[in-house]
Amino acid sequence: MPKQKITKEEIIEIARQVFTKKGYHRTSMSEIAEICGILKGSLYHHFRSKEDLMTAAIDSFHKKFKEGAFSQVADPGLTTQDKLNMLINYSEKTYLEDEGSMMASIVLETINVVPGIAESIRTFFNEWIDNVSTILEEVYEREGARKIAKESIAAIEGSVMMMQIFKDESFLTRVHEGMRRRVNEKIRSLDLVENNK
Amino acid sequence: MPKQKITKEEIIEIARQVFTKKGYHRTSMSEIAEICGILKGSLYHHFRSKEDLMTAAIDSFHKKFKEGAFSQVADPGLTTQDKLNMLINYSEKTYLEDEGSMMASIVLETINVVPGIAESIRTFFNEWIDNVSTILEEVYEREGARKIAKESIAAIEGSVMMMQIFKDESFLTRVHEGMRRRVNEKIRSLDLVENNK
Amino acid sequence: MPKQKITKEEIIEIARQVFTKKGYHRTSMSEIAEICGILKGSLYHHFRSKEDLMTAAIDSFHKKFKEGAFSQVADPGLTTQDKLNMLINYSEKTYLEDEGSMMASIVLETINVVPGIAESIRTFFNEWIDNVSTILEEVYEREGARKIAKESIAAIEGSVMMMQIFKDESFLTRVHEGMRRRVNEKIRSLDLVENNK
Amino acid sequence: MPKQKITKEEIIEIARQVFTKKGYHRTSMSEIAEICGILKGSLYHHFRSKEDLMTAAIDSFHKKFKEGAFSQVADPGLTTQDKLNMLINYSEKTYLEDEGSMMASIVLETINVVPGIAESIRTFFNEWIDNVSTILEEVYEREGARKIAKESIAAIEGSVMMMQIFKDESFLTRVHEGMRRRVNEKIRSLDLVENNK
DNA sequence: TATGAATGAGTTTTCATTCAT
DNA sequence: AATGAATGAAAACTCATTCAT
Repeated sequence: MPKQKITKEEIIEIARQVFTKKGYHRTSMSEIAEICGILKGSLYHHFRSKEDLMTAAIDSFHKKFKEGAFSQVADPGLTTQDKLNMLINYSEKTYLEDEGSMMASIVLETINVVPGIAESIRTFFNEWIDNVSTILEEVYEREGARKIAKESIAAIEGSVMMMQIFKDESFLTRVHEGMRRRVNEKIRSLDLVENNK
Repeated sequence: MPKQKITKEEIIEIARQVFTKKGYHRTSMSEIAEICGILKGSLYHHFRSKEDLMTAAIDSFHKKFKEGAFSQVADPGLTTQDKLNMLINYSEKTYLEDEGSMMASIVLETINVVPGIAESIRTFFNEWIDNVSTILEEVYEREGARKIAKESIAAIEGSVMMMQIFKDESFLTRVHEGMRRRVNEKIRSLDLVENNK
Repeated sequence: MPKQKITKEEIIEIARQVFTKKGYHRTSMSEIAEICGILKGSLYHHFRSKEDLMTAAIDSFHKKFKEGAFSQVADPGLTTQDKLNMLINYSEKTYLEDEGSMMASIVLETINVVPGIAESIRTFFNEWIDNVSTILEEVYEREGARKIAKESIAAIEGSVMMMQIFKDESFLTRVHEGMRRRVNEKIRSLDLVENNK
Repeated sequence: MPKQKITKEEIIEIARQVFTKKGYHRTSMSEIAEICGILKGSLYHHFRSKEDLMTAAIDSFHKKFKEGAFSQVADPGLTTQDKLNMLINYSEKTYLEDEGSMMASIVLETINVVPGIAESIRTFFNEWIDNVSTILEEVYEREGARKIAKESIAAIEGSVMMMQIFKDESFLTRVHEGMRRRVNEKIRSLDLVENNK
């Protein structure tokens, strides 16, 4: 009696959430299946393996991030500050909703152990760095922009971790504030130079 | 063969390294035992459970950090910059040698899943924050010092994570540079104010 | 090989027999699995834990006793003696076939050690006492009936134990005879009183 | 530094109590050692094996019973009732203090599994039966006396079990009362016959 | 005698995965 | 597609026992 009880996308979304909360190894396939309302065996109709499911979860996260944020970085109608705010707001919303970072959880558990996944994660972070960098290049020179982008994203991931330890969201919000302030100041100083001419 | 093959301290040190590299759940007791050159059952002579062993590893890490770095923060013979450098050098050395942060790995794997450990981790980070804060209070007011301390430590942990993803140590060294520069600039600005009086 | 090799009921029946013969702690899950012709891991598909399996065995024993004996105690077509005989025959058959009492084994091994089980066992014995009591109330007053019921069931369990020690079934059969005789005499004495009126 | 911390007799007494409470398999050598205040390894100086320790516990129980009760059955200065009372009081005290019967616990756990022990237990019960029988022969004929003795001891063991299930000592005390009453009535009836001559 | 480290076989339990229906 | 029984390898943990000091 084959009747679709749940779509592949819904399973991925559930898996993403559980992986984020409990980590890769502490999450069992039967647990995901149970939350999905199907049986363990049925999961294997959609995904060949747990690794496959996790890769799908990473890709889906990446895709959502792309559509929700990265895609708008090229928008010529937005100011530098608008674009940065948009990116920051998107990631803040995501990390607060998920109460953690799936990428961070999975990286540390799998990086030395499940090599196939490392690449997906690297791809995601590279693209994030590229996007922040692109925005920053509007006010910084190329090298500096990239450095700040890397630094900022590392700071975000670190603060998400601290947020989990201390159950205190201000770690994350403060990093984001710092990023905004830094760029605002830079822009003001550039404007000053401009006006002084 | 009853005679002591390995000390409790040596076991803890090995466990700490393996936990850091492979994460908590991917590390099995038999694996640790094997590296120690003893049998799985013998591990349980020294530690009642895996959680117990990990707690010992965390505490040992904490203790080493305390002895190697925190203890010198109160030294009146050192300048603010010396103390900060000392702390930074110690953590940089530790994280580069271990090729990662045990605390970060364990936090993300266990925080929502093995509650007993959360407290040990919180204690460590609180103490670290306190020590950086104490140093910074020499040049910042209290509230600001604490904020910067929290921000810095979050940034360090985040950069250690990125370091593992990209196999690129510059994430970590650059955060440390940033911390040094920031404080140096602050001190210079304070000196300027002093001299202008 | 996915298809059903053995039903849950069959597993319970096997477990019941093995638990009765070897006791709870001397019986391992792999042993039960082996007799069932499945793997240890497959047992856990049907039962969450050893305790769960044992509870199922107790409940199944209880249910059989209920269906085979307790259910007929309310039958108005039977004389007091018939009902008592029916109950006695049923328990005698059960205990001789099993060569022991699962309840007794499990009680003594688990009562101070696996608290979850105590309740199931208490429930069974309470119901047994109630049933014997109900029959006896036809010839004794309420209080006395209950006392004799408790005494009799204790005597049965003790005799099953002695039966195992001495490999001598007469311990059990003699207790049953004693119960029958006692009631018969009582009835005769009541009839005498009746006739003398 | 060999200094006697605890005597062999004290260890046996402790083992006897723990075996009674928790059963044979649920009692570990380290647990007994811990209560004794010595280390597990040291237990093996006194006893070659767990089975050896348990056999010692059984023998010690048997010996105490012998000295405390059986030895007085031959006392010509006591009446039948006195002797029976003495035996009953002794066993009642023992079973209530121990909150259970070691023999019963161990029988059911080991009878089909550790054959060496079965013999010790049979010997104890045989001797107990013999002693009760000897007393009863003063008022019953030989065969009848033995039957009642067996019946009574089975009833005692069963009631000790029920006492553990229901945490209700009256199971045991009532069996003992029943034994006393039965013999008193028999004696009274014999006296009647005597007087009627 | 007592210690305590080590053993090794055993226990319960978990879990990703397979597959016939 | 979904089921659910079965697998088998591996996990954490237990414990009676040994033995050099």
